[in-house]
Amino acid sequence: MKNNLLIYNTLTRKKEIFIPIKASLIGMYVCGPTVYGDAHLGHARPAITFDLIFRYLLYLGYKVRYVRNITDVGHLETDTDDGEDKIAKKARLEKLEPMEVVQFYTDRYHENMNQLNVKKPSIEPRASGHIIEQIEMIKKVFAEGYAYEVNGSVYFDVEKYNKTHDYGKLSGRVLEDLMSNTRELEGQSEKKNSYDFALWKKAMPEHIMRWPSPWSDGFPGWHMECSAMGCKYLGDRFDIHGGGMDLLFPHHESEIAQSNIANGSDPAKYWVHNNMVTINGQKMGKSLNNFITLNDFLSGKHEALEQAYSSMTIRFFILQAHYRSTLDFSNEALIASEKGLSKLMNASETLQKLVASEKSDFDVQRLKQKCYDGLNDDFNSPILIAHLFEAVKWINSINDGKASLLKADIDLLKELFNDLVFKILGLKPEEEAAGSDELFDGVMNTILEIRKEAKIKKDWALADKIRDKLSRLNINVKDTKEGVNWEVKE
RNA sequence: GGUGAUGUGGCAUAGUGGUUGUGCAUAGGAUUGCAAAUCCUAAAACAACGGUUCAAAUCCGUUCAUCACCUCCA
Repeated sequence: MKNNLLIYNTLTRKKEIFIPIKASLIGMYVCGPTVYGDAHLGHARPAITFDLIFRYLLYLGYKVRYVRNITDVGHLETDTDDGEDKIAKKARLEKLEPMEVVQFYTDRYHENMNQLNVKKPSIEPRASGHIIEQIEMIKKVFAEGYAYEVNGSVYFDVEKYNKTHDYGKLSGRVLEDLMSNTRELEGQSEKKNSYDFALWKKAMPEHIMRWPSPWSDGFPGWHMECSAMGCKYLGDRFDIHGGGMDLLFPHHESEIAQSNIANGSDPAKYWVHNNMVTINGQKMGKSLNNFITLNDFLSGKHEALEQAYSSMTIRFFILQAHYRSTLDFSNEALIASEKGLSKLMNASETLQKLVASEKSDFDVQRLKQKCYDGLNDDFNSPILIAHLFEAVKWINSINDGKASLLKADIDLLKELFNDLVFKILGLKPEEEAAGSDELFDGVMNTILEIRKEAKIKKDWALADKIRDKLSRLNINVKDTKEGVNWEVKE
């Protein structure tokens, strides 16, 4: 199964057979969040996309070192002389220590990731903890002659690089086009060319995040951290480098350039980019101010939300689209995911108590093959989910006594659900909202006992009244063959 | 302007040169005291126009529309 895995490589714009650089250990680096605000739905996309990839690689038996950074310095507000560090700006506004802001939002990010059942990366390095590594890398670029210093700031000489390398090979840019089409920005006088990018920026007096360097007190340029930390933990060349499509240019393109000069090779073999979440057809993003935070989803308190959505609904919603497609947010779509997920989870429970028969009406082995074929085809989770719903239908049919499966097939189906639904897709049953305490259970049992007596007396009015009133309290009562069932709705 | 995508039933999302699929929504039926859940059935799409082909929604071309990146953004 291992050798069937196809991964779409942005670098070649093709699906390629996944062949690890080293047989024993896979290195994967993913650009993590800049922690100056709460994570929104857009942040959930790469986290879940690469969580799926991480989980599947682990399932296939690979050892994986997964590095996802925390950007807590370095991303400039603008690429101009008066550019200011995002974290610092936020800190100034809130009159906090920058690291206080970083700590606060990092904790909240971790909480959100935990709610989404996103596995922790193997290493989660912080840019601020790797200033020395970044400075050392800049020195190397200098030593190779591809950096120049102006007024304490250091820039990468893209034009020189492009003479021997291909600047633009990842994003499909052509340098001549960049030259003529780059927007006019003020304060770029320091750079030889507008497309040169900063390796180190001298801090202005108002900058509160600053470190000493051979060139000035300042801070590293915005692409440096990923190169330095990726190299430190995964080596000069590792297997997978991931991130959002919006990071393709200039971020990843520039990473390739500086890594080639400093380390002599492209940093990654496979470049994997997830697409955007859209809202009304437009990218959900900070700058457009059209984002909905994950905490908003969980609470339902946002004007665009008709209701609250569980973290698993969000995860399922994201997994129902292929990671390279855009995914459009709407309440209707999320409600559809919520119901679909609930159907899948119920079937998974039903599966556990299925009774075996003398014959099998379904080909479970074939289903298994189709599921893994989907995963192996560039992590196609939506097709995998579509196949799983086929199994859901089977399970319910068997439960209804309308079809049957051999014990071996039921066991295989159980294994499939365990592996695919829980281990690989990373879904988990919704937590019981309430009702897990004895008192509540006792009260419910009492009420339902009264209802049962009413039903025996054919007092439908009373029985229905109890059910309706409970329903208004978000408690669903269902009569089944085995007796009465109840659950608390979200 | 440059680069790269995308346009699939009411919504969201897959897939494929010939019979399309999944979830939600809709209609009818089964089941149920009635519901819920479940099952069965149904209707309904492949942006437009050309071309290649025995056959195209799938390949090619043109057009239209939308989006992303080119400035921080997942």
